[in-house]
Amino acid sequence: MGTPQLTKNQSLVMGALAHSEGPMSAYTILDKLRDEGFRAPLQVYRALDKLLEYGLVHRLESLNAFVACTCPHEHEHDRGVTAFTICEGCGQVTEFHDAAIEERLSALVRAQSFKTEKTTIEIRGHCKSCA
Amino acid sequence: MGTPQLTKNQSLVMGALAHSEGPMSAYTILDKLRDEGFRAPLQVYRALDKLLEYGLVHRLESLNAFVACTCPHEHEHDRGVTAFTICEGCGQVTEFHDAAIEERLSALVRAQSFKTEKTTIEIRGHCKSCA
DNA sequence: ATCGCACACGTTATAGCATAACGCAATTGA
DNA sequence: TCAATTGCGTTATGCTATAACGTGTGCGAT
Ligand SMILES: [Zn+2]
Ligand SMILES: [Zn+2]
Ligand SMILES: [Zn+2]
Ligand SMILES: [Zn+2]
Repeated sequence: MGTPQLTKNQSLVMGALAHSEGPMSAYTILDKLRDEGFRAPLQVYRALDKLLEYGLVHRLESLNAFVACTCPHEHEHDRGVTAFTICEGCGQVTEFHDAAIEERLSALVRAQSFKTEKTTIEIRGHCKSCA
Repeated sequence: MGTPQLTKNQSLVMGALAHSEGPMSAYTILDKLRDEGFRAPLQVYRALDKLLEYGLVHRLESLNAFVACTCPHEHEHDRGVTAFTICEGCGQVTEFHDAAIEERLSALVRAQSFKTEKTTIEIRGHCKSCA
């Protein structure tokens, strides 16, 4: 179960995100793809749904926006929970992973008998350049 | 610098959230407060802004919704980063705090020379009853 | 072959979340 | 008294996301 061949719309959305400096909202993506024939939000949202499912894209809940996954290797996501720093100054987003946090969260949540399906960790602040 | 006396609108919104079982969107709050004279979203959002500032309410980014803070004591928030479990089944939200995660996150972020302003941790899944 | 099904796609309309911009009133403090 | 601040009310608008409908294409089962 690797990543299936992307459809045309999925490729276009993936390309737009991959070549972008930072995160983009669905509507920003739509605007970037007007010249390629995109006319309606659903074209973007449907492609994003699949890209999220394949793990090629992440959603930033605190921004209502999307970023291409920056993991160098396929298995990077196995190294622990996914988290992001988001600079309020320049918009730069950095993805990172950590097993220690995953384990600690897992223990705390297990104590509640809670079954985790998706974990969101987003840190808003200022990057080195924007401090 | 404790919590100032709440205005009428702020009290009404706080009351609505405090007596609610789970999180509520701003528009749901608006509907609950129609009988008290609320007519427009801004009345809710302005009250929420203040309540968030005072730390009486938390915003759930992954739901675009708000919950009353459930900390038993004032200083509970000093015990570490704030996190939530959110049940997809019954909507139950549980707030908790942890110093170990705060320290670990802090270390990882410091390595990027990133200055944290606000940390969001939200765990979606199913609670014990809804498993 | 052709039927049925799954899936991607396109379009229109609608729902849900959040803020801009204006003006008024009450409070405060110089 | 005057200016600054804060809260409030209203109208309008913008941004984010999905519902509901129909089309076409590919592909395996009968
Ligand atoms: Zn990733
Ligand atoms: Zn920056
Ligand atoms: Zn709290
Ligand atoms: Zn539940």
